[in-house]
Amino acid sequence: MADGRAPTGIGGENLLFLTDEQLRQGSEAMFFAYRGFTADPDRILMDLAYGRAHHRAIHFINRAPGTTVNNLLNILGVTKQSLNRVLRTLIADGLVESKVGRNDKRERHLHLTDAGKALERQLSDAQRARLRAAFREAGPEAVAGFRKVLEAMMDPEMRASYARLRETGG
Amino acid sequence: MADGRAPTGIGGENLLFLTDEQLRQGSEAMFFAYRGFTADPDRILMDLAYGRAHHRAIHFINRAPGTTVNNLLNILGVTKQSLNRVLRTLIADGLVESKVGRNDKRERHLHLTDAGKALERQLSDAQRARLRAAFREAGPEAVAGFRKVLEAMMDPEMRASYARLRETGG
DNA sequence: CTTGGAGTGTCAACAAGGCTGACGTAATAT
DNA sequence: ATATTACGTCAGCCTTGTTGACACTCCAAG
Repeated sequence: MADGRAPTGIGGENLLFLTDEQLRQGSEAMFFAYRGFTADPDRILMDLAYGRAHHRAIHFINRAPGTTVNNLLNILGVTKQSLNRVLRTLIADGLVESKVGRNDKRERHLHLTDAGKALERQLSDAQRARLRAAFREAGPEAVAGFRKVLEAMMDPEMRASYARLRETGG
Repeated sequence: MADGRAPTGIGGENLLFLTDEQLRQGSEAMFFAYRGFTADPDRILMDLAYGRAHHRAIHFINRAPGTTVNNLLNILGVTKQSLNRVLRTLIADGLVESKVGRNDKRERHLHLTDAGKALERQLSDAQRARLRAAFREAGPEAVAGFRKVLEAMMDPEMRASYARLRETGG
C-alpha cells in the first residue's frame, strides 16, 4: 500500500500536503470540526426531544419541498424503517405534511408546515452562525478550497445528490 | 437575526461566500463529505463486529501511546462508561493493553498491541487513501483552505486538543 | 493514621437511531 | 391477471450514547 511518508522523489515539496502526517491531521480536523458543526443544532434539538435524524429530515424536506419518501431515503442513506420512525413523529407533531401524489397516488410528497419551517429556520440559523463565523475567519480563498476538498471526498452518488441540490437551490 | 441573503452593500461581491445559500451548501458539503470520510473504515469494522467508537479509540491511542483513560475521555467527548465498554472489548480481544501507571498507580496507560497496531494501520490506510485522493484532486491551496475552515469551525476546547495532537504528532 | 477526594472500573437500566426481515395495502406497469 | 413499486408498520436486534450507584486504589492533607 502507498506509504507516502517521505515524498522526497520527483514532485518533492509540492506534495508535502500528501504525507501520512498531513493526512492524519486532515482526518482529525474532520473529526473535531464535525463535532463543532453539529453541536449548536444538537443543543436546540435536545430540548425538543428530537435528534440529529429529525434535523436531517427537516433540512432536506425544506431544501426540496414536495420530495417523495423514496427520494429522501436515497439522500439520507438510511432504511425506510429508520426514516419512517422519524417522519411519523414529525407528522404527528405537525411539523411535516404528507400529501398523496396527484400523478402517482402511491407516492407521498413531503412538505414542512409553518411550524416545521420555523424550526428549520431556528436550526439552520444556529448552524449557519457558526459556519459564517468560520468562513469569515478563514476568508474566501480558504472557503473555496474547503468546498473543493469536501466535494472530492464524497462518494460519487453523494456527489451527484449534492450537485443536484446545488442546482435546484441556487 | 442576520439574514445575509443579498450582500449588496459595502463589501459586496467579496462577501458572496457568506450568503445563506453559500452557507447552506457548505452545510450539505460537510454532511455528504463526512459520510464519505467514514465509509471505508466502517466497511472494515463491520466485518469485525466493531463500530466507529472502536475506531476512534484505536486512532487516538495510537496517536498518543500511553495516554490515560481520562485524557482519552476528554478527547473523545463521551462518558467513561461508554468508553469503558469499548475499551473492555478491545482489551479482551487483545488489541489494547492497559498498564497501571508507575508514578500514579491509579491511572491506566493505554497502548496498542501488535494486533491493535495492525488494525489501526488497516483502518487508517483505508481512510487516508480517500483523503489522499481528495487532496490530490483538490490541490495544495485548496487543502490549506480546507484545514483553515475546519479549524475555525471547532469548539475552542476541541481546537486546543487538535493543536496539542498536532504538536506531539508532527 | 485517618480521612477526603481523585482516578478508575463495573453493574444496571434506558433511549436514540441505525439495521434486517416479514407482511399488508394500494396503485401502477407489464 | 400478475408483477412490481411505493409506502407504512410490526417485531427484534445492535451499537453507542446517557444516568445513577457503588467499590476500589491510591495520594495527600490534616
